[in-house]
Amino acid sequence: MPELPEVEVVKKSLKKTIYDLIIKNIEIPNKYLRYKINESLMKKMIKSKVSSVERRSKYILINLNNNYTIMIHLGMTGKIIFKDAKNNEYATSFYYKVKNNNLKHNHLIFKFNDNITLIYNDVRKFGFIKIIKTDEIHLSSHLRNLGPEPLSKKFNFSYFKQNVKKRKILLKDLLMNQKFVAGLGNIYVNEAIFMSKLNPMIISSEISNKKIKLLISKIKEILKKAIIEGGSSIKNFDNIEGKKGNFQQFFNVYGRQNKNCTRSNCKGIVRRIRISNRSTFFCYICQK
DNA sequence: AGGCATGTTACAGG
DNA sequence: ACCTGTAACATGCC
Repeated sequence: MPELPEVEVVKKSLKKTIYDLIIKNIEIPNKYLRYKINESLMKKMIKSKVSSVERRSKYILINLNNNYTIMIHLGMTGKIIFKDAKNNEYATSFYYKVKNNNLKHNHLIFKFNDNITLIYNDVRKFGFIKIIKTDEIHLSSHLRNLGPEPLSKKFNFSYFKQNVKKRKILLKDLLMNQKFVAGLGNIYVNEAIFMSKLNPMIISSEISNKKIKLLISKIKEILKKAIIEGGSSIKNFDNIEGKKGNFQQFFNVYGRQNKNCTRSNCKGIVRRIRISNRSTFFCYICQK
């Protein structure tokens, strides 16, 4: 899926588009997503107003004025499509170039006042949409075990030190672990480790203090940069303004197996290995 | 044709 | 009860 930056961009788009609007109708062409949609509960959201939109990790939270929250997770291929009154369409994320019509992947349709339509579209159906009582959201199974947000002050040097003590976990696995830090995925983990000149296979407790500080600042830097770029880890990404994200140019190590290391003055070649069954890219020359 | 894919989680075993 | 590794989920691209 979309990782933290993409979800943040979607959240911002939602905020701009549906804040203060009233749900006029809900259609459910397919309720079999990761979790079966509770149709009657979903329909009870009709006539409610969007009071705020938040993000926690990779989860989007649309709070309604009826004390319920619509939780959306985009899985790997979920996207949100907006249609305005003039029927202009904007996709917020886009993994596959869908050649023919992609209507068959439209699973849930919200119609708001002002003729605004919001469609949840998901090729692989790994994502989900759930209705949860707003005051129970942070106790829900999805959110209650999550670590700190990587862009928060809680994610700092002493937190890192505290949590790697006596652990034999590999650096890559540590950053992928949502209990340690919430919202990073395979792409930005690869990028942040590359930027820090660390080897993804290093044992986390053996990283020097200096490198830990560098790593933390690089994680924050790449996420912020990606958010500003408009959420880049998506092929053909379009945000609400219709501006294209740029999948190919943005990354310095992800997906670059057998290509030259992008670090200036480094003659290394990017290798691809698997760590915990996930593709891991690194330059064996400059990432020690 | 077979391998691969940005995520999460249920399960088994330790 | 915790941690860890594996497989599964569904679909389409290369």
